[in-house]
Amino acid sequence: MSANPTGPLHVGHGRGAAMGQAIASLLSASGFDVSREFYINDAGRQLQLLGRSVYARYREYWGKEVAFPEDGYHGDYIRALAETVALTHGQALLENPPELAEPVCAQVASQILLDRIKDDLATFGVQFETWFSEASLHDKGLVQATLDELRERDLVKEKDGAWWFRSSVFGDEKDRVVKKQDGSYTYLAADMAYHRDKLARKFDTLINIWGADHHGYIPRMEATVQAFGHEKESLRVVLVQMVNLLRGTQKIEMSKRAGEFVTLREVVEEVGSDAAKFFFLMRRADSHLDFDLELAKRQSSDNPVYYVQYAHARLASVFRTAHERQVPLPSIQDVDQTLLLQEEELGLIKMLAQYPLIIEASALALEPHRVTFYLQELAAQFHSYYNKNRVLPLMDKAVKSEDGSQGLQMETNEKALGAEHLSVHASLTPALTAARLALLQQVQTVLRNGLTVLGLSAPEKM
RNA sequence: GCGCCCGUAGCUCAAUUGGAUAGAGUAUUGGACUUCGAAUCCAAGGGUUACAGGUUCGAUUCCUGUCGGGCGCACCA
Repeated sequence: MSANPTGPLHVGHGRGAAMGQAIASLLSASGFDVSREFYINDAGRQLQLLGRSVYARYREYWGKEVAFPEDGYHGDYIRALAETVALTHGQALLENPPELAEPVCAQVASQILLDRIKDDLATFGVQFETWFSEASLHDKGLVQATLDELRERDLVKEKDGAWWFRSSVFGDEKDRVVKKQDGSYTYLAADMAYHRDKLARKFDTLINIWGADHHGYIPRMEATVQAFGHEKESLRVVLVQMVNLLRGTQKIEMSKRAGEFVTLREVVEEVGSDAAKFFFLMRRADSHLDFDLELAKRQSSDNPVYYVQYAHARLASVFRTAHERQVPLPSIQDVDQTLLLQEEELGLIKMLAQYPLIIEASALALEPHRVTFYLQELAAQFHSYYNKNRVLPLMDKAVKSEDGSQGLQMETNEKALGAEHLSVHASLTPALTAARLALLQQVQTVLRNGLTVLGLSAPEKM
């Protein structure tokens, strides 16, 4: 994934991050060798704008006249950044012309913001092997080198004083400017250099996670990988649609221009990273997501996150109880599996058998939501089964009668119990308990693996 | 105007990539705790898969058109 280090990560970035990390771990669970990379957009116009915005607030801080840039960043965090610059540089920058002062501001500000982005992602539980700087491509002359290489092969041409990438050769609707008349590069040029670099690192497939509003950019990047002699299919783009934040039925309005948007950090602080991730992954990437903050933090039945985690915790509790009562926890090889004859038991077994297929299909399709659906279904089947069937034997009278009064109570209770309960009790042999415990351990393992692959915790207690 | 994505139960979404009677959650209504976790379970109602054609033994899925929604269409990123 990528982001401009010009502001905090917002919920849209969060969805992308959750999606990217889930896809990455699904692929590695399926046997692929995966590397996660964050592309830092620390070059170009947006950064310039950041510098200009911070410099304006900096002048304001020292009581100077300012005309705040029309298209600048308006968020409150810009003032905070300006204060930091004021503390480290004092009034020194006031003496410099904007052309010198603004890049300094941009440099300081983007470094702080990048650190915060890294921190936010770490808190969210998303890791990257590589942080790739766009500016480093420019510094090393790789952008120009990329264009030169393509120019030699007649895939870049000069026209009207600008350089054009002949993407239409590969099916794009028209050619694209990569080097402007003023000699500076477009974003596309840097992106081409970046993809060239990645391809040179021998990845078979490049998977980009993009906001859905960038879909028009896909043909350009497909043309790029083809220009470097790779199949169009070696690039796969996952488009992530917008997140609609709700509080109950109330929509939370966001305006990036005015600097009013809900940050990823705020959401994670409010609902927790498990709930946030699960909600981000619950829907297909290319459908709009309604994210209800109230629902996400509600610890009740209608919250799908807790539903799945509860199943895991409930199982943990069963095994704890078994341990307390000194009922052994057998492994699946040591029990008589033919005792598991009930429809629900066979259903659970079939469901467990599907797990590897779900993981693989979900990985290949780059669709983590399939796993969230699967986990909800497995949890549902477990809850249903467990509600109907006893696993551990009822407390023995001998054990109970250590406490005299309770022993008496038990006796009257048994009479009060219906015939059905008695028959269930009677048929619950130690061998059946063992078989069911073994099955349930498999269920717990799959729940845990599924939660883990999505980046969620599998709690022992809740 | 051109291009991409989408349209499935009141609402939010699934549907093993073309397979059997289209499934979940939520909401509504009614029921189940003195025992292994009720953050749970059971039951009921709810559908012309936007519409119209076409391909196929078979279509929510593929093709064409219409309507409706979202997003793109920079020498911005």
